[in-house]
Amino acid sequence: MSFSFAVTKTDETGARRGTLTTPHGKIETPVFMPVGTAATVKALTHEALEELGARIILSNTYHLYLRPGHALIGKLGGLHQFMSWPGAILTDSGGYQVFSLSALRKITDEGVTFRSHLDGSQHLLTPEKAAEIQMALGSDIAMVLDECIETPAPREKAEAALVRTTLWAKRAREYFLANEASLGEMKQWQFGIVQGATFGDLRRESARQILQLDFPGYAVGGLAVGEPHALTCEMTSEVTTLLPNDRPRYLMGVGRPEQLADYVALGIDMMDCVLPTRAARHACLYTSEGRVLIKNARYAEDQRPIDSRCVCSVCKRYTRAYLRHLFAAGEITAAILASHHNVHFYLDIMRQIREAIEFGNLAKFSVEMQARYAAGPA
RNA sequence: GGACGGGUGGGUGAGUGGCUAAAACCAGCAGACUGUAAAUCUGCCGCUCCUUGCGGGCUACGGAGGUUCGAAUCCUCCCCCGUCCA
Repeated sequence: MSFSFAVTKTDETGARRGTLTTPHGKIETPVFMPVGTAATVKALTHEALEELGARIILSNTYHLYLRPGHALIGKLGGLHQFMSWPGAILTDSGGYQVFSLSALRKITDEGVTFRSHLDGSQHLLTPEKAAEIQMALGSDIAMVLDECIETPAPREKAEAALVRTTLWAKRAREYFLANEASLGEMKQWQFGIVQGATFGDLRRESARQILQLDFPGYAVGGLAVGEPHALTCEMTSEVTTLLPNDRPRYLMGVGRPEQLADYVALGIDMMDCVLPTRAARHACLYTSEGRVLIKNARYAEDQRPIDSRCVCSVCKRYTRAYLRHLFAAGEITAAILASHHNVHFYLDIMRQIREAIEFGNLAKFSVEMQARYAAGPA
């Protein structure tokens, strides 16, 4: 099985229904990708991920490069084999770490020098290196190294990051095309990333530049880093209107449950976010009626499931009172059950979104879902 | 009966004259989290009043008294607890 992407339906909002085919399976889009930075979606086994219906997960170049090392993973047959994950894998490039580890790195046109958060050692990550690492990992989709900056950022800084992101994308693309043949059976797609911070014209300019490099898929990066949701949407739409219809569009790092349909309506096909898993570990459970902060005293004797509308295996079996107890006791099972439920919730929203696009009622679905969600938990 | 050691806010436990409503940690309460340095982080945590302020009043370091301008801290007696000796 090789790569392909086909849009099977576009509704009046601009939302697309499609299929992304990879060597590791077909993925119905729009899709949400659970984040498994260090070759594991925290607190979830692959058995659980399969039960949840996850077909593609995200992992991270920077983290796997530092530990256990891409060479080791390559030697052991690539990331899929190493971690025994039969589904698809998208690897982020380390571009987000440019933002999140800003205190530990220095950027030049050459690349990013990181001081490892693990042992303080220095590492130069260049666009070529990031591509090389991801080729060794053998992920299905590799992201180019980009410069993700904070929001709000001054225009000059946004411009500089845009220029550098394009420069790096060009080098990453060249490196990839020159070495693609060495992948052999292990095919890979490389996606470009659009930057431009919160400036519409910069977003459009970045898109134009990245589009010239002819990637099989395009991502919108540098959003959902603190700016208001409306601005995230505005910037996303500036870009999606310029992207080719026949290639997947990936909005990086989003979002909250109630925001997912908005991004889909802007023509986004792929999303990822740490929120369902991180919030789960922090005792925040997402439900059809809003967030349940399960540690709250009000749930101490609550015998109901986390979400009465949810059909996940956690909601079928356990009560809020029990979950609250597990969190209070600091039990590892709390993270496992909460993560399972939250990822189910996200993937279920995506199922509903895909269905709504098929039936042409995404807007209605979104309004109803958000109204119920905003009302808050009983 | 005697000798030491000790009794501090819900818990553990710092503090040996003013900077102490009293460290720190835990528990408790609430909040944050968006391409994961995150099973993390932040705030509150004696009572009370208001104009909610690095505001006022009250109560508080086993008990009672005392010394001092000022005491959780020093002194006296008493009550408890622990260890050891008879």
